[in-house]
Amino acid sequence: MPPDAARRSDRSRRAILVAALELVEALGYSKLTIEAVAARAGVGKQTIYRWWPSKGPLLFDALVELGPVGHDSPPSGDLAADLKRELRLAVGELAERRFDQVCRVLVHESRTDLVTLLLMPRRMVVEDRLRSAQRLGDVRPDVDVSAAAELLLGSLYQRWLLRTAPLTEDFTDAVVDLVLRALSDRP
Amino acid sequence: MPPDAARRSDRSRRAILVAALELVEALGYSKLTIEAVAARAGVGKQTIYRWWPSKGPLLFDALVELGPVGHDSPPSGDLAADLKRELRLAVGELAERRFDQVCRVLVHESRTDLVTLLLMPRRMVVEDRLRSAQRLGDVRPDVDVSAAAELLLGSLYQRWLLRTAPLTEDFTDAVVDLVLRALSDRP
Amino acid sequence: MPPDAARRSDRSRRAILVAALELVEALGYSKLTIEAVAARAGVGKQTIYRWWPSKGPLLFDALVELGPVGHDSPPSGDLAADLKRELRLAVGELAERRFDQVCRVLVHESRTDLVTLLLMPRRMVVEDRLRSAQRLGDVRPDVDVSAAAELLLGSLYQRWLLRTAPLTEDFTDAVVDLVLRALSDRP
Amino acid sequence: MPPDAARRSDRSRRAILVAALELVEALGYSKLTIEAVAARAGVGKQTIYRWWPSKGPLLFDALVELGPVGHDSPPSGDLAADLKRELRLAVGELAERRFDQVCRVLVHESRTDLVTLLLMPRRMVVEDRLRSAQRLGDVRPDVDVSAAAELLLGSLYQRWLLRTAPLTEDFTDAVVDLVLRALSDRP
DNA sequence: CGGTAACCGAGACGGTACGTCAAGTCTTAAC
DNA sequence: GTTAAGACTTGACGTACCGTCTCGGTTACCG
Repeated sequence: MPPDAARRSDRSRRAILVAALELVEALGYSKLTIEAVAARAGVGKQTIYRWWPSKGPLLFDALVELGPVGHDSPPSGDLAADLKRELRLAVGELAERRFDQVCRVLVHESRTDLVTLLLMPRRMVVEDRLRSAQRLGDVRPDVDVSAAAELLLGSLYQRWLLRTAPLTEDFTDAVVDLVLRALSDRP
Repeated sequence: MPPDAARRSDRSRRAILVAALELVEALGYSKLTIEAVAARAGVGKQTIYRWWPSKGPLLFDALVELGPVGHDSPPSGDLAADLKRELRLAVGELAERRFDQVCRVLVHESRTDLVTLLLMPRRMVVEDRLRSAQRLGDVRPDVDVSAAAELLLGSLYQRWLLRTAPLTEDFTDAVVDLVLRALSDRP
Repeated sequence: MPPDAARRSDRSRRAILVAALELVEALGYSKLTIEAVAARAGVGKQTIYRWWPSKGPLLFDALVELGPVGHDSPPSGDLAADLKRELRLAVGELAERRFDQVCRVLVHESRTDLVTLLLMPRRMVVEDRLRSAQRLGDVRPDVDVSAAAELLLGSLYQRWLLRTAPLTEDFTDAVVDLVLRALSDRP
Repeated sequence: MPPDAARRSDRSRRAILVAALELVEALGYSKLTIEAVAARAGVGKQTIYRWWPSKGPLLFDALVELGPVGHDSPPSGDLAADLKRELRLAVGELAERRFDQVCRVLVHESRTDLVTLLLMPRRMVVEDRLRSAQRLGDVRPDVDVSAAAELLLGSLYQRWLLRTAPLTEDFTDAVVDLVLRALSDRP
């Protein structure tokens, strides 16, 4: 018989999520233990195991609930400027330690669904912006917008994950410039 | 007193690396234990701890020694074709389960050095090819070749890590076509 | 605030006692859990904790209410025969699985009061019979009747508890014969 | 693969047995936990589980190794005196808290073998003494010596287990006197 | 060529955390 | 307004591995 979500103690739930986030920030993911989360949250281990199967989903919930929130800004008329701003936001988000820690592990565990949930919103914003630019003729009509979005965010995520080089704003700007050249008729 | 590499038993060393690779393939990284490696290799645990500090480096050595080998082919005159071939090779490599498992965890543990060592060779090949194309005028002289290489491989690695979509050869071809347009004068 | 016995649900009370007895018979004492009793009785755990402090008293009540009942028979004139019959009855009682289980644990927990309540009646019968025999001269007047009763039942209970040997009727008969010799003038 | 007794650490073994005995004396059996024993002995839990399956056998070993030792005295010519001394020794032994606690639980768990091992020696001494008295004619030749021993020790053990009355030396003396009367020709 | 120093297999050791179980307490919805 | 249901904190369970250690035994270098 599954636990009865209606009876769930919200106080415990929030204490657990907060504790998990604090600890993952302090210790990193692999040194984080369920026992420590329970202790810091002032909660029985069973209360964690009742509602989450393991560390991964727990941290995912913690991040979704208490994590960084997107700051949507209205698009200006300048495609390059808009994309540059968007990529800088993404970079800033990735730099937050708790977000970084949790996302890395979700990537590692191949939790596609969760990754998608956390990273996709950024991508959707980029794609939307590209599509509207395409309607205005700033982007050639034969361009695959979703591939273009992947091109923009891909190099960024790669540097984040692989740490091959620092994630500077100069870099993201350069990526935007380079990709936009591929998308437009104008040289 | 540091271990004396001269006396090292090569039989044991190889048995350990083989066992590690077999087990990581069968169980995945996180369920792989040193004890299991020792047992399967018919080796004392101490013999592993004597030569490797932890799972990560052990698997790294195993991969480097027994892992996939690059198949270098001479560049043809066709830049697009060369890049497409190169990216397909990279994709094939990433698809190998043992390589995949180990690389993911190295990424996760932020072992930059190791990641670099495993993934960089591919990138160097791409960069070299772009540079020679730049000399021949197929790529504009103001293009940052290493940024371009990152653009090419970035989206590929991203799909691999995030599993946002299947890593098909159609996709890699499309990426090459899109990026090359950004790099060349010709429309 | 103590529970209000007047409001007590007799249906629940009986269901609990029955469930307890069934389960102790099936599982033995140590594997019996309050949770299982509550579940089988279709009762909340609190309803058990409201009325009983722990497993021991609960089972004691169960036994007292639903347990074996004594079959009193009138004394005949033959002391030896009467005692032999009485000891056989006691042995039969001890052999009942649920009685055995519960009594053993009460002994273990040193619940003197409960032990007394359960085992004393048998002893009283024996003492009464010996006392009347003493009045008739079948037992020497200087004999301590309660010590004699202890002698008779002691070896019996010892075999039961320690399982040093099977509890046969031959054995109880032999005990009676042996003890009676100590109690009477006649050789 | 069973543990290799040759490699066993005697220091740990003794520390565990000592800790177990101290704790059972302080807390009683049911509140004694393996975790507490391990902690007090400065030992990993696994080291206990490696060598003992559960609390019972562990405490049994502790008692056998560190428990009360029998003080054998040579029989005098006086049967009654010898038996009285022997029963007093038995009573003294049962009064030791750690012995009491452990024996009670062994009785409860029906560990016949262990009970036998701990309690039988006393009984053997009694039987031997009775047998030699039988050879000398102090005990009638038709008496079942082992039944007689049970009579002597049975009431004693019963009082111990059931706590029906205090285990005084007056009581054990009275038992001896009463039983001896049953065993001898002389009134 | 015999001694000795390192490696080797094995596995016991003190630990940490696991995930489970039941105890006994507290809360809630329904009857 | 007591009950059933069940979530809660607590704490021990027994297991799995960790990384260290000690044990004989077996090489393989060195005097």
